[in-house]
Amino acid sequence: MRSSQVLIATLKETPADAEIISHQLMLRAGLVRRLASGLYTWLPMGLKVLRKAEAIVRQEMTSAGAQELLMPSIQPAELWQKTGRWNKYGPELLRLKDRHGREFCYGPTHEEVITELVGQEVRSYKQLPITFYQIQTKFRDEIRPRFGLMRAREFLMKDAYSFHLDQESLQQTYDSMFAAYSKIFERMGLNFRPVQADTGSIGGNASHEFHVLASSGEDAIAFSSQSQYAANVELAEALAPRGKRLPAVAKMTNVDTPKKHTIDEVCQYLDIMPAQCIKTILVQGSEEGSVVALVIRGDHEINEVKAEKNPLIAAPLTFCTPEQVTKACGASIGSIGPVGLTIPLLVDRAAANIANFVCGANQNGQHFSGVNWARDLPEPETADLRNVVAGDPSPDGEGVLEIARGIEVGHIFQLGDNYSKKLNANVLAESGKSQILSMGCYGIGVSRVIAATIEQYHDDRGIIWPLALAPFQVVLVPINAHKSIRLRESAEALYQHLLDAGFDILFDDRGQRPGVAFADMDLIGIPHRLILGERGLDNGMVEYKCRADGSESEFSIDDVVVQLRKRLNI
RNA sequence: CGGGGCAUGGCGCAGUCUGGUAGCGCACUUCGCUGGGGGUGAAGGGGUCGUAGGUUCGAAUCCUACUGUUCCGACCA
Repeated sequence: MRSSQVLIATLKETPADAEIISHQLMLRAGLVRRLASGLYTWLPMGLKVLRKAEAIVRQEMTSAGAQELLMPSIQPAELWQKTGRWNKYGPELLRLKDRHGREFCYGPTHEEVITELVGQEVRSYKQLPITFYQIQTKFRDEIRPRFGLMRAREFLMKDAYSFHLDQESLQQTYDSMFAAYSKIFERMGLNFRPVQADTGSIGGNASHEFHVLASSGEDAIAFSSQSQYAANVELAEALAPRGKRLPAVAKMTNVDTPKKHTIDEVCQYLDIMPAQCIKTILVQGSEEGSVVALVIRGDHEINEVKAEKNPLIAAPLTFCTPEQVTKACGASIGSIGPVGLTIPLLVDRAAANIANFVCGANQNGQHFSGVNWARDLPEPETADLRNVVAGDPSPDGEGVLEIARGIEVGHIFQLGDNYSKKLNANVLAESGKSQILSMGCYGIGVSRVIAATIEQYHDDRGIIWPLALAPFQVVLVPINAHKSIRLRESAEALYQHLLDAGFDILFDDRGQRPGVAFADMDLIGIPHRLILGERGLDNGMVEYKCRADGSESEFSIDDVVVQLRKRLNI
C-alpha cells in the first residue's frame, strides 16, 4: 500500500488526557481517536493491526474446531430476565428501549443469546460437542473507563461458547481452548502467562485467565519460582505458616495510643513492625444486619474475593458503617481488636500464628500489646483471608511465590449448566431422554490485546510491533525521489517487486523529508525498513534497518527478497 | 458515587487574578531555498473562548447553573 493513500495521522505532541504509554502511542501513531469517554474510532492504520489480531484468533479458533457466527450487539431484555441477569448485572449494563417501549440492552456478553440459539437449533447428542465463536463489539458501561483502549466502554471481543453432554467433554474442549489461547498469544509474540482464576459470580468448576505481563497491568498475579503454578492473586491460596507459634511470653498490657489509627501510625508510635500487629476489620455478615470480624496480620491485605466466599460473610464484601462498628465493639475504626468481641471472629492463618502481638483494645485511643491466642482470647477459627505476598510458599508446595502485574487479555471458564438450565437448552441424549447441556465460555479482548502489546513493546521513539501484529511488515522509504526520475522509477519497481513477492509492504511515497518519514515510521512501529537513495542506487544497493534492535545493513537490490525473507523468518 | 483539575483554531498551551473585543508553538495552504533523523524564509487560512443565564457601557476574564472531560478514591481499621 502507498502511504499517500493511507491516513498517516501521527502527532508530534502527546495529547494531554492520555496517561499510560499504550494510550499515548495509539493516539500519536494515529491508530485511534477518542469520540467520547471510553469510545474510540479505529483509524485505518489501527484497524490494520486489529484485523491482524482478529485473523490470528480466527485461524486458531477454526483449527480448534470452533465455528464462527455473528450475534446481534443489541439483545432483548426478556432473555436477560430469564437468566436473572437483567437485575443482577447492575449499571454496567446499558439498557435501552425501542420505539415501542420494549426493553433491550447493548450486549456486554452473549451467553444468553448463544444458549437460546443452541437450545433451539441443536437437538441431538450426535451434534455435540459443538463450539461457536464470534468477534463482536461489546459495551460495558464501566464505572470509570480509563487507560484508553485498555478499559474502554465499547471494545472488540472474541467470545466462544461450547456445549456438552458431560463434564469430560467439557474438559476436553476447555483443554483445547487453553491450548488455542496459548498458541494465539505465542503467535502474537507476547510475553504472557495463563493463571488460575476466580470464576467470579458466574460460578463453575475451572477458570483460567491469560495475562500479558506489564508493569502497568491492573491485576496482580502470583507464580511459583520453581513450578508451573500461577494464579491470580485474587485466588492464590495463602498457606498456613509452617513454623509453630512462638511461646506466649509477654504480658498483655493496655497502652495509650492517642489518635493513632492506622497500622503505620501505631507501629511508628510503639516502635514495632506491622507484622507484630493484627488488624481487625468489621464486615457485613451473611445474615441480615449481622457483623463479622476479620483478623489479619498488620502487614497483610484482605482478599475480598476469598472473604466473600466464606458462608458467614455477605457477598459482595461490604465494610461496616461507622455506626455498626461502634455498636459491635464500643470503639471506632482504628481501635478495634479481637479481645472480648462477642461477634463471630474469622482469623487469617498468618494472624493466628503470631504471638505477643499488638491489637486494638476496643476503646478509642487504646491498644493492647503482648496479646496471645489461647491465653488472652480463645484459640481462633482460622481461614484464608489475605492476599498472598512475594515470598509466601507456593500453594503446590514447590518454591515460593513471586508477584507480577498482568493485563488480562483472555479468560476461559467452565460454566456448567447455569445458563442452559435457565434457558432450557437441552438435547436428546443417547438414552432417549432430554438432557441439559453443560457449557464453557472463552473470551479474548481483541482491542485490549493491541493496547497490551504496545505496553510490552515500545521505546522512546514509538511502538515496536511484533511482526504478526504490525500494520505492515516492511516500509520502503525512497529518499529525495523528487530530485531523480531514476530513483523514482527504481523505487516504484522495487515496491512492485516486493508486492509481487508477497510482502505486506508500505511504500512511503509522501515525499516527506527523510527525518519526517523516519520519525513517522518509527512511531508507527513498522518492524522492517528499507531505504532507497541515490547513493545506494548507484551501487545497486538498498539499505535496511530493523525497528526492534536498530541494526542496519545494506544489500543488493537483486537480493532484497531473499534478504527480507530471512529477516522476516519466512 | 465522593473529592480535585481542566474546557480558548486539528494538537499542545498562554491570556482569566486586575473586564476594553484573542495570542504563541506545532500542524495546514501557496511560493522560494533546502533535502539521509521532525530544515528554513515569506505570505496566508482557520477560533460561537464548552452551553445557558446574569452583572456591566463593555465579559475568554466576574457571578450562577448545567454539560463534557480527566485524575484520585471507593482496601479503611
